[in-house]
Amino acid sequence: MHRKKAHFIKKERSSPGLRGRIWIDGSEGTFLGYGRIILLELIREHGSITKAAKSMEISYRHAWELVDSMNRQSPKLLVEATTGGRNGGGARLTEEGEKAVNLFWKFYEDFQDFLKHEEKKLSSLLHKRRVR
Amino acid sequence: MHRKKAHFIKKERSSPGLRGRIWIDGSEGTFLGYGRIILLELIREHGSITKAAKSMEISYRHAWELVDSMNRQSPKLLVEATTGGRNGGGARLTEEGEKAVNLFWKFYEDFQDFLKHEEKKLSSLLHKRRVR
DNA sequence: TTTCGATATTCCCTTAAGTATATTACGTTA
DNA sequence: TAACGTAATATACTTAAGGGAATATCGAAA
Repeated sequence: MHRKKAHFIKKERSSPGLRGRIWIDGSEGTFLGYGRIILLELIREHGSITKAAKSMEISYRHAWELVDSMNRQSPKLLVEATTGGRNGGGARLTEEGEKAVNLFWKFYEDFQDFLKHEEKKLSSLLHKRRVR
Repeated sequence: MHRKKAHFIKKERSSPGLRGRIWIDGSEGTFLGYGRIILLELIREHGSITKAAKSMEISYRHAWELVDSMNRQSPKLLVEATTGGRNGGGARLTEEGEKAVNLFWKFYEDFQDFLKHEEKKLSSLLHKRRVR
């Protein structure tokens, strides 16, 4: 699935309609959400938290905190990071990480369908601009 | 529907599971969301933005901004406010406001059902605490 | 015409989330 | 053992959302 820079969706300011977000809560609050999943995918793609963060245009600190949060809340690590070595280290997505990504996208697609479907019940309240 | 203090839901921190929010976007961004609907209901109940704000424990300023935002984005006013008079004035929910409330709760209930249903696909990733 | 309570509006403050930056730790390779 | 690039961690800065308080405005009723 081609999703380059798809995480900017959240900033594409709102044409009228039904919108929403879903996420998976864990023991400490948010476990998996849209941005976290994008981050996991970018870590898989780049093999590095640093590069993933840059390509997402978030700070390394923030990216690292997200990864740490996910790892802490998962029975098995989703991201394995190594420090030092050949190119200073790196990070890779584990099998469990792959599972997490796939599971979330499943939920996500179902949810998009749900929104599309429900949105048909709308229309009455929107439309027609009132001048004041 | 008895929903006293139901707006605290957002603060009830997260037992593991699938979670989400929905809202309706208008021309300027968010038009109707959970908190805004609660606010509308409390305005209907109290006949005043001030009292509604207090009972929701948000500032009058914030409440007023929300009401103004909703009114600006709706073809017809959702809240009619009068200033001055016997008791200083007040605010009431219009027919269109009622419609908005009802419509949102319809979406909301469908969404809760959706979440409950989808959550059954979960379980694999959660469970079992890993000590580190 | 004075009083009263709520709306309407402005200004300043606090707080939290995230950014920016710097430093240390690390381990392979040259 | 020096160099390199990344992880890991700490500290200070920035910014936006909302809170709190102050003030003006309004209109019915006493």
